[in-house]
Amino acid sequence: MAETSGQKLLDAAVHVIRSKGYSGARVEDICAEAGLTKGAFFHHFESKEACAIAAAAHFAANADALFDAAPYSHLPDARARVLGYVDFRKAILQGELPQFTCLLGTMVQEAYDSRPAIRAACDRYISEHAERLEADIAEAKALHAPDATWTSESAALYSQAVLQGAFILAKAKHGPKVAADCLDHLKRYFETLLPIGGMEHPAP
Amino acid sequence: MAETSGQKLLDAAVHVIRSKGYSGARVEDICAEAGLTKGAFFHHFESKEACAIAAAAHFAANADALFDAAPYSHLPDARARVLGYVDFRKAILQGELPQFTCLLGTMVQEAYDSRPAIRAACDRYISEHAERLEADIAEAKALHAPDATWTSESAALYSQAVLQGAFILAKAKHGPKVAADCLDHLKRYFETLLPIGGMEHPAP
DNA sequence: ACATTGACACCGACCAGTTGGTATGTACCT
DNA sequence: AGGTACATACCAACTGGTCGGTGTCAATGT
Repeated sequence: MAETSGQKLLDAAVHVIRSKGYSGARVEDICAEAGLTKGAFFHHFESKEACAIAAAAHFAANADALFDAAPYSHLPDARARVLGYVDFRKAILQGELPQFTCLLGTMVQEAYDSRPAIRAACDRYISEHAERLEADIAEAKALHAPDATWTSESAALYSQAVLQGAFILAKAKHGPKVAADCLDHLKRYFETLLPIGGMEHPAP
Repeated sequence: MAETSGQKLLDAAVHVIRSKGYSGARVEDICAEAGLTKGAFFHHFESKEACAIAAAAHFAANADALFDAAPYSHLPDARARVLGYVDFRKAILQGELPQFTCLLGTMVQEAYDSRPAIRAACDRYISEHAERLEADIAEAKALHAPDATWTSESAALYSQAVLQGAFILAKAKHGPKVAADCLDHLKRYFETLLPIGGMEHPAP
């Protein structure tokens, strides 16, 4: 079989939760999307919440693979990798909204208070993704803005905030155009944060 | 009576939906928060969805009043108002998460696909808020960066994206600190977008 | 002054549909 | 034979929403 039932359920959970949120996603919706029944669902997951947490891990693993395979991530220059990341995120704003929005941001928004385990999982995978970016930012900062007051950690998290917010606006206006515009602003910001000339404020 | 039952229900709806999202918020949760019963709820609203839409309007009206009353909005200089807006948004990151996060962003995230009326309401009030900011940005741009390629509209929407994303990160990490850091980045960006000297690239 | 009326705001028991979860059966593989 | 991987049928709990009833208050009649 090309895809196991467990994977089908995880893919279905990712898709349905991205469309309707965690509470709005019924386990039968997920089963229908996967072409399976509730028996299969509860054979693979002990509860709906456990499925959501597994889906978060599945989503994060897919994202890791996607960004690892992206051309920008093999560029030799750290600054080019940072800007390439933003370009790549803009490039993948394709298709329907549930196909490019973030499962983690969607879930944590409604589950942060009532489902601690889901909040923790979302926090973990968002932070891990930010850390990958942070490594590039730190390297670029050392080269282009070593004395700047901002930290590479906060800059990496900021980029994730822009992305999450861009998804919300894209949902509100139902289309990816606003999100693309937001990423243009983010790219411009990174360009000024990492000026090509070198240090932004040479010591007096 | 200091507050009518209708207002109590709206305030309660705003609070509960901010905590648990739209689907996660049970109408009995809202009633309990308001100290009323389901009879009162369905006396004032014809459905849960209608209540959510009214709550969005209520939330937007409260926000309008808050920002109108804020000191920054009376500054004579447009650039100072734009930066003052960001500072003010940072300053109100106080208390528990449901007290400063955005009802509109929370609802549209899970309702954009299945509840068109809620999506439309959230889009409207987010856009109206952005338009208020856009006016100040446009004025500041005319003074400090008249030839820049970015539009005041996209810059205003970008600021909303940063805010929405900052709320998501704050929820994931359950605390407002990340959000404050994001607003620092946003302020720095606006400072470079609107350079004090005047035009950023004088024509050759 | 006082009883009558009726609109309004609200209560809380109730209903029908839905939900997450379970119990049981069965086809298949080793 | 026995365990794995599902399907089917089912249940108890809960959900949004309804409905008859009650307390309050102001207008009206006398």
